[in-house]
Parts: sequence; C-alpha cells; structure tokens
Amino acid sequence: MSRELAKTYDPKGMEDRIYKNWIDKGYFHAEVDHSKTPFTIVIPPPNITGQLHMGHALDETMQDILIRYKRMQGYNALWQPGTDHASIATEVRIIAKLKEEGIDKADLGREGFLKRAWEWKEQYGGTIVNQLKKLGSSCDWDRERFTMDEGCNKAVTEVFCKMHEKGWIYKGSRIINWCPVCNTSISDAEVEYEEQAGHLWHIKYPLVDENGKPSETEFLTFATTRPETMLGDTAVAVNPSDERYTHLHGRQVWLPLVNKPIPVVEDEYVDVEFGTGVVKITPAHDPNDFEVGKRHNLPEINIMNDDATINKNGGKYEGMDRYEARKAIVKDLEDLGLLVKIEDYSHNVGTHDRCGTTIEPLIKAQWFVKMDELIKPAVKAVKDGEIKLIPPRMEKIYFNWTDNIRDWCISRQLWWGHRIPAYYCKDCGEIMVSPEAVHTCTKCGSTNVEQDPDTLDTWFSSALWPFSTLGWPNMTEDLKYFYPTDVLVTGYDIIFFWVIRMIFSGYEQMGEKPFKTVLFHGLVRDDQGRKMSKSLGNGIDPLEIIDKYGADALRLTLITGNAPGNDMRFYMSKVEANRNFANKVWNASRFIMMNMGDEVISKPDPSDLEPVDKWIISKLQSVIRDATENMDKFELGIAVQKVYDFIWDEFCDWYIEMVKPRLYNTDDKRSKNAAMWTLKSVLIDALKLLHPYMPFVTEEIFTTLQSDEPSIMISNWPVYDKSSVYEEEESRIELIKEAVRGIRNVRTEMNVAPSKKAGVFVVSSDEAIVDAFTTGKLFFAELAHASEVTIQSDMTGIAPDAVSVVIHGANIYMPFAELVDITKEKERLKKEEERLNGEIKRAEGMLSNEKFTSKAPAAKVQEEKDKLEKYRQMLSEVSKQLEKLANM
RNA sequence: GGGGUCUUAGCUCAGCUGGGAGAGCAUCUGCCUUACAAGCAGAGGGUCAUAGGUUCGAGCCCUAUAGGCCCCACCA
Repeated sequence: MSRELAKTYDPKGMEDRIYKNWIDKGYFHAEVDHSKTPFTIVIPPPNITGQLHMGHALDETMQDILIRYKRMQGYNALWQPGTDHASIATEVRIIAKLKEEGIDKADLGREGFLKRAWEWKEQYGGTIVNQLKKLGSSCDWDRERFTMDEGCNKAVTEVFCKMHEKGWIYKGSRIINWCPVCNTSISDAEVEYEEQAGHLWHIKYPLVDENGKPSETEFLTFATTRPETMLGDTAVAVNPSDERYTHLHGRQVWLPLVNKPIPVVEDEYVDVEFGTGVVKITPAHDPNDFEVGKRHNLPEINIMNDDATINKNGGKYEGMDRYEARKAIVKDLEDLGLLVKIEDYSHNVGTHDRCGTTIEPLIKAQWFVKMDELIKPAVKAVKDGEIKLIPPRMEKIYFNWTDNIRDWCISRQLWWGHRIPAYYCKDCGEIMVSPEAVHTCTKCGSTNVEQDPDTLDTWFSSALWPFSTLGWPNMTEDLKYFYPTDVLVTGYDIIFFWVIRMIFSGYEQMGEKPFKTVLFHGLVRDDQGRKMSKSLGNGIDPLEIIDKYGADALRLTLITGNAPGNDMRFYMSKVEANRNFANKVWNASRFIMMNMGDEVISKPDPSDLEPVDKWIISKLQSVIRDATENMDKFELGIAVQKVYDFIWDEFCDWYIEMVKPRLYNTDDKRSKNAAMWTLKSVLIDALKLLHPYMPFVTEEIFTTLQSDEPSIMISNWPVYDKSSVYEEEESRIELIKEAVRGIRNVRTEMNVAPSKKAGVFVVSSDEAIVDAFTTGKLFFAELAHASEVTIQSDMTGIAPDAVSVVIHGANIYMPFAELVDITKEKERLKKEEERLNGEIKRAEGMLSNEKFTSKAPAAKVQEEKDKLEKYRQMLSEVSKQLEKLANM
C-alpha cells in the first residue's frame, strides 16, 4: 500500500511534475461561490519585458504563502495574475531591437511600430509568466490579464473620460520633467535625484543705467549651476527684505549675449543667506523660476528643442547641445569680463529613472490629474485604519507623500500604451474627450479632427488593476464577490508609483478601498549588501537556484530571517541550509514510510498513547497555534521558523529517536501502532503547516504517505485542539530530555566513548517521575547510551563514586568505575553548585523585593517561587554528592 | 532642510503586546548509532552602539549623542 520515496531528496523533475498536476486538476482556479468567504490577492503585474529576479521571487513567494494558507483554511482563494505593458520600458526595448535591424521608429510609423510591439509582446511577454510558475505560484491562470487587453483598455478610457468630465483630468501648459533621450514627459515620481559633482559659476550682469545702456561700473553678481539657461532669463530676483539690494528695486539689469534689459524683481523665494542673495530667473527651464515667473508675470522663453539642443531663441548658440552651449556661453561671458569665478560644487541633479539622462524642465502642454481632492479619501483610509500598512512605519512614508502631493502628469509622448481619448478640432481648436472615436467637431462641425497622439503613463492603468482585472467597468459577479481584495504584497519602492494610486483610484471609481492590507517587503541584496543590478553584474538568477536547489529551498530562504519591510541579503549558504531542511523532512518521512510497511495503522485507543506520544501531540498543538497566529499577523518568517524548529528539533531529533525501540519491537503491536499512528498524524499536520512555504516537497511526501486525500494543497489547515494538550506528560518528558542531555554532557566531558555503554540508575521517590522513566525506559536507555536502566528509590547497589546528574526530583547515577576522575567530577559538581547558587540568589533577590511581590503579576511571582523551590532541592542534592566525594 | 530605519555571538540576521539573550553559517571536540554525513551528539563565543530616564523589572518604552543605510524636498 505504501509507495516509496527516492533515497535522497532531489527537487529536479519533481517540481514541474507536481505543478503540472495542480494545473490539470484546476486547484488554482476560483469561481464565485457564496457559500465560501473570498480571499483575494491581485498580483503586482510584472512587466512583459521582465526576467524573473530575486525581487519578484520574494514578492511571489509571500503571496503564494498567503494564498495557499487561506485556501487550506477554507477560504475561496483567488490569486489574480497578469502582466503590465510597461509602456516606456517596452518601447525602449523595441526601439533598441529595431535599431539592430537598422530601422528607425519614425520610419515604421505609428501603426507599423505598434504591430511590431504586439509581435514582441506575443513572443516575449509569456517568459515572465512561465518563470513565475517555476516558483510554484498558485495563480488562477485561467484569469490571466494584461494591462492592454480589451477589458483593461475599456477601464482606462472610462476612467479618463469620467475624470475629465469631473474636471479632475485637465490639459495644461506647465513646467514638466522632460527626458531628451526618451523624448517624453515623465512624472515627478519618475525623477531620481543623484548627487553629481558640478560647478557653481559666479556671473555678473551689468545694471542698466539711466540711459538704458549697460552700466560699466555697477554689476549684480549671482551664481548658477546651469549658465546656459541664461539665454532664457527674463529677470533676476532678490529678497524684498534684503537691505543690500533695496536700492535696486524697480531697476533693470542687462542680459549679456542676448543683449536686452530684464527687470530686477523681489520675491520671497530668494534665500538671503545663499550666495550673493541674487538669483537669475529662467521661467521656462526651472520649476522654481517658473513659479516666480508666474507671480511677476514674466515672459517664458523656451530656449531648447526636445532633444535638449538650443533652439532659435538661443541666437548664435542655436543647434548646440545643452552642454556644448554651456561651455561656449561660459567662454563668452569670460571674454566679456562677466565671469567672476568658478567653484566646485556638488549638487543633486534630476535624472530619468529609466535611462539615467539628466531631466530638462520644460514648459509643455500635458494632461494632468488634479490630486488635491482625489487624495483625500486615500489619506483618510490609512489614517482610520481602513487600510492597514505593514509594517506600520510605512504610513509615515505614505503621508509624507500625500501631504506634499502635486498634480500627476499622465501624458507621455510614446506610442506603446493607452492612447489618450481626446480629439482636437484643427479648425476651431475644440477639445473633445470621448470613449468613442470622434470624427466630427461637436462645436463647428468640421471633420478636420485628430486624436491626441500621446499615450498615458503606464501607472495609470496599473492604478485600476485591482478592479479592472475583475471586470470593471462592468459590475460583474466577480467584482462584487472578490472586491475589495484582501492583501496587496509589494516592495516599498513602488508605494508612490502604485500603492497610493490604486488606493485613490479604488475609492474614486469603486467607492471602496482596493485592499484591506498592504504587506511591504524590502529589497533582496547580494551577500555584500549591494543592490542586485545588471550593471554590477551581481544579480543572482532565481531560476538557477531553483534548478540547483529547488524552488522550496529558494522560497524558504527568501522568507526566513528577516522582518517585514526590511531589506535582506542573499546567501548561498542559506539556500543550502534550507535545501538540507527539505532533505531532513524528506528523510524523516522516508523513515516513517519504511516502518509503515504494509501494515494498516489504526487510530489507537487513547489509553494506548504513551507519554512521549502525548508529549509530541502537545508540542504539535503549540506549533499549530503559534504558526497560525503568526501567519495571521503576517509574520511569515517567524511562523515558518517555528514549524522548522518543531520538525527538526522536536520531531526528528527527539520524538523519532524516542519511538524507535517501539517500532523495532514487534511483540507489542498496540504500542507500535500507537507510535506509528502518532508519527504519521503528526507528520501530516507538520507537512500541512509547512506546505505554504515549501509546496513541492510537502506535496510529494503527502501524496506518497497517504491516499485518503489527493493533494495537500486542498487539505485542511490544522486547527489547535485543546483536548490534545497534555501538560502533565509534557513536563515529564521534558524532564527526561533534561536527564538525557545531562548524561550526554557528562559523557562528553569525561571522554566516555559512545560505544562504551554503562548502567544508569535513576533514583527518585517521586511517583510521577518514577512512572515516566519506567514507561520511557527503553528509549531512555538508548538515548543515554545505557547498557541497563535501573529505577529505584535509594542508593542500593550504586557505587559511591558514581557520576551523578541532578534533575528536579531525581538523581541519575552512572558508575563509570575506572573511567571516573574524582577530581574532575568534584570540579564539575562544584560548578553546578555555583550555578544553582546563582539561580537561587537571583530568585531570592526578586522575591525579597517587596515592590516586586506587590506589583508584579501573581503568576510571575508564583513562577519565581516555584523556581526557587526547584533550585533549592537540586542544590541540596548536588551538595550531598560533593560531601560523599569529599573524602575520596 | 524634513522624515524613516539600523547598531544584538566571528559573519548575516531573528527576538511578536517589557518578565531569566536565539537561529543559520563559521570555529572547536567526539561519532559512518541500519531515515538523513545535505547527518548525530557536545562545546566555546554577546557589559544587546553610548549616556540618561520611566518601571518592581528594559534588547524591547522615552530623551539625547555617535556612526551606517534609505526615502522625500531640491537653495540658484
């Protein structure tokens, strides 16, 4: 009846086979079922350009653990998968590929380009999905979605039109972040600031004299990090309270090279302390200057083309690249004697997070989402605990962003993405926003109408993901049943890009939060603590790890030993250790199955269970309770650590060893059956607790071990059972363990070879203890390397120089005869005496503190009293031993 | 400039609501004991960054200091 497991644990082959079976059986699939409570997770859609990296692996593992756990608990668990079109990342990739073929994007035209893009998506978009499967992800693949599939497209258009109608999406000419390489605008969130070594050029502009000419004696000195922008200067500013410059109010300075007067304006923005307290104002190329310009009605002169070369407004510098122009301008200013000095200066420069290009602030007409009202319910939700962030410190990061939120620039000058549903009448300039294509102007009737060429920020569609994937804008049964989702698992690095935007979108479109809890994880770093990156070449490929050690070992490695939201380091030694754990579970199971043979194991009569059986059953209850509690608190690492310790330490190292003599003794069938039943049922529950973490190895063992249920992943999560807790037996077995440890310890210290067996005497008059040692005599003898165990109430027949181990309520004696070194033994007992004295002193100290006894909880006080009594008893025994040896 | 976070054994990190310091790896010593050498048994190793405070009691709570990392802001 029992099948066999292979001799050594080898995940290869096994994992794919099991995964295929799960798929075939449809275990991952969820349907609306009102008799069950739903539990929903939507996947953070990986980019179609993506290759599985450790970050994904961690993210996926956490989700799979939660979803498997809830599924076993009887929830209707849905893990909604899908992928993201990743507009800019994909477009960049495709352009690069075209370039290899010698094709320029512009040559293909929009239609042609998109055709290529879809081909690319069909070819490579599935890669990441197949990689997710290698991890064991139990996503409902029947429901796989794509941010640019028909439904998601519909959702995007619907949201855009609705919000536009409401006035929350608007088109405006504002200063935006422009990437001159990607040739598109980007949002504030996509700008990454990096510290760069640069220069501070101190420049002076002549004041304009009463004749309207540049003065030869009066100058205004200031500093700038970007001299080239002076071509677009339309003022210089000073602080109105700055007394040094009061006399300049209302005057003008002469803008060199451009050769025209510009005004001196007064603005609070200028920091009196910094530099000379004078700032050149370039409204078209600096966000702060833009604001100053608006306040003073200054002209905005754009001096740059989209590729960051100087345009016709730059006069003789036209056509130069921005850095080329910088050099030329500095040189020219120097020639004019207007360059005061150049200082080294390190400052933060905004770069595009995709390509690293330095951002150019430009004024452009773009589409924006008005944030001030939209963000309110999102703030309230987190404040009120409607949505819980884990760890809670993420709330501060969240509020820091929401408190300083600015309107979101959503239009991109790209082709791959959701095209903006806005149409322009070329004749009268009317802007029409509509879900359906517009061919005729609603105002003037002209048919000279064109759609906005731009597409939307890729995060615009991701923001709708929790409900667009469930059918929105249609109020489907799925949507009603599975929404709001339960947990969102993601990295803290996309809290602004994605998490916040999903929250306000959920409230705005659904009138309801998108999820109840957000579980954040950190970054997976290399073993030196560095971020894994392509440029460093220090990335570790999860697929290679899976290939070599198995997905189970990888999953466990990513989950253990780190707290929620913290970064972690990836060590190969950890993977190996976890693979070894899988091997341990494997072999323990193999051992149990070997002993099962063809015998039928029946549920034993309760009276057949021996104290050790009850002890391990009790321990199992503790781990069931603890693991469940920790998982409910999203303490996944702690939960599995407890299961790991239970399996390895308690179950394998103690229980299996304790039970062996009963398995080998074929005479006592009842006893053997009780042991086998306990082994099997405890193992099954332990496997279940482990399954969310190590799905493959647990499934392989489970299906081999029993035939009542077809799969562990649809079996029931163990439930803590108070009636299976046996406190008496637990403490007695713990006492025996203590005796065994004491004996092993002494033997090692005395250099007694393991092969050298000795008789062991247990002396106690405590009935319960005598009983415990009597029933456990066989295994006790085995574990203590005893040739024979004698249990008695006095010293009859025990050599006075026998080595002794004192436990609470019993003395253990080992007559090692010639092996014993009396001096050494005395030293050992002296040390033990010292230790006990220390313990007693500690307990006495606490108990004599009146404040402790009156203020500490009664249970705590009692606990100390019990300890004191115990240590006193043990001390008296140790002292008696020492006295006995005193004269030898 | 604002905020977060970390500092615990040689290394990497756990330590959940305050009640006698833990794991993995590494080191040392024995063991091929018929599930497992990817293993078993044992050992060494920590004034929990520093200084105060709250408390009967602090690795954990509060304040300050030092150092590391990160995020946001972006003063030219």
